[in-house]
Amino acid sequence: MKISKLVGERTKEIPSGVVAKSHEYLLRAGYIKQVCNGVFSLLPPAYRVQAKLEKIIREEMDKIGGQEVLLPVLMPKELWEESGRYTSIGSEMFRLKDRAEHDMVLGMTHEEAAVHLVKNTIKSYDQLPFMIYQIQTKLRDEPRSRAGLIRVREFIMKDAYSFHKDKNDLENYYNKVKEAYFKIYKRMGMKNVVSVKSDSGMMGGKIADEFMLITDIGEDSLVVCDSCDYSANMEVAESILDVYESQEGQYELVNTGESKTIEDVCKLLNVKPEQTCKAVCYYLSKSKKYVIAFIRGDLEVNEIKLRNLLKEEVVAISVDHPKIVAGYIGPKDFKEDDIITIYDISLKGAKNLVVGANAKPYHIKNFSFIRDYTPKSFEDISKVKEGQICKKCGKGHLKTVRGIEIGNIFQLGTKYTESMNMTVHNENGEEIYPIMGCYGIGVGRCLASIVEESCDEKGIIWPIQIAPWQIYLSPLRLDDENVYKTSEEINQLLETSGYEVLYDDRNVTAGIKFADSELMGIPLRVVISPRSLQNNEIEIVVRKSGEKIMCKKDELLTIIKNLIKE
RNA sequence: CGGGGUGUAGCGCAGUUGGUAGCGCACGUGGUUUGGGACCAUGGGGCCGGGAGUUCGAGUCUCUUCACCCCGACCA
Repeated sequence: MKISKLVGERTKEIPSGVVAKSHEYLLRAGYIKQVCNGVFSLLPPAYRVQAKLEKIIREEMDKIGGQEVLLPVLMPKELWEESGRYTSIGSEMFRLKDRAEHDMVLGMTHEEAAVHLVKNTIKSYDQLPFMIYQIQTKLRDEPRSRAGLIRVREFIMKDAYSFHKDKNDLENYYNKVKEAYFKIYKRMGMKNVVSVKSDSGMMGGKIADEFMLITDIGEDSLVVCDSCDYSANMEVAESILDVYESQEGQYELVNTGESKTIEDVCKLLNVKPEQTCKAVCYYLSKSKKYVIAFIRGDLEVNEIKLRNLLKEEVVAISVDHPKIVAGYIGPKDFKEDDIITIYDISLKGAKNLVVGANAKPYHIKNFSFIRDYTPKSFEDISKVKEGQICKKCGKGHLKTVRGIEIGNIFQLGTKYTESMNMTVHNENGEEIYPIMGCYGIGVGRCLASIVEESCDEKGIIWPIQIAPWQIYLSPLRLDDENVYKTSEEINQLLETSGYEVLYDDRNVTAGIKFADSELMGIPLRVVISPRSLQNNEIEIVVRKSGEKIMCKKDELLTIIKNLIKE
């Protein structure tokens, strides 16, 4: 490929409004162009990388028995009504009407379409298990897309759906997919990938893992143990809570004036936040109820845990309920029908707390649960804090890191086969609903994530197996006849030897060529110049290490072959 | 959806109390250069995001609308 004909341009200027390295470099190196918020076109270099990522995914999915299919992007409302998701999913789904005024949706995920495809053709347990997958466009009307290709509204995704006769079979296959995923990311050249336990969100089902690339610009908070292999998304992470033991003191009402926040109260009464109990208020807009979540003062409420506990969306609010005294809320049995109280396990057995007295301007000192009030139950609704003890191994300390979600796997159960009435006969002739798993990888997000992980101050550093071109052929002084002839010859030689070559045929200065090759991240640069040709030599520069190798023309192929092997 | 910010040439930006638009990069042409983003000369390129208003006159002031970016809410 001649660079003079390559569409797209490379630029020195940093585009305005970029926060992620991958966003900056992909724009500057001519890989992507934004069309509107969260929608990008891919230029030839990016498309070449994507094709290679897809090839890796195909090979690994095929190895675990996947069958590639293509499900539609455009689907009728009725298909989504079968599963109930036409109404349960909100404005994140693109909806439109066809010319006959029929309601249609654009695919954001394809469980319905997958079940629709196989439900009448699979009739016996004998045909299970099987897995179908596709690599195709997904459309999601994200509330906020950001950071270039990291979070977008239209993207290519590999999604796979497996069907099983029982739970055991699903679990076996689930682990197989998990292994395949780690292989895929490794082959793509990603290093810092972990799988974490996660919330299953809109997909339904109980068990779910997310694959995360650890990076500071990641959108998810992850909790990892420093001594065992425990890792979980902050959304679902659990820990062992430290308990503050002390002698029970005298219950005492104190006037705290205008001190409402934990911070103010702690200062006034000279106690630590962990010796207090705070109340956080939420509202359930569906069932129109207030929720008061009590939790130890130094901890935060994990709203995902709270949502899963209440089985309804929760919205944090500042209360305006006549029975709730904002700023002075304390543990108490609210008898109102529209108030729900939840007590976090951090309060279980807690003694000598400072709590609100449910009356302005008072708090209570030396409040002890059990002695002074016993809630019906204690639930885990707290966010894990750095330094807490790991629940799995009981000794490691938990730390938090950030990650980009580059894939996920779910044990769906029978949510879709049941709602869409897909049955097969089992060994005993009974009709059963197959158990499903589903498995996703965001291809575009992988591309951006790889850049995020593999770059330096000069630009991208592509792992060679997915680089758009392996070799950047950079003649200096094309007006020199010897340079021109040699370059054409080398280009021929490399291409006929099966290498992908980006040939910089422009008559520009060395600085521009070098900078472009580095910005674009091409793994090897072959420089042909009058200077080196004087000694009959050609220069090879390795992008990653900066290492320079001088060689004779006839050694070139061997050296490149060895470099690529490494 | 809440808070903040920005819209002027392909990109990055300047434009004072209102007086009819500029710089750098990129691009075309001619020349000199040539191993880390060269130089000289010259040329082309603009509905100043859209609409309405104030004014003799609006890139600049007012209102309105749209788009984009950032933080949050949200997110398989």
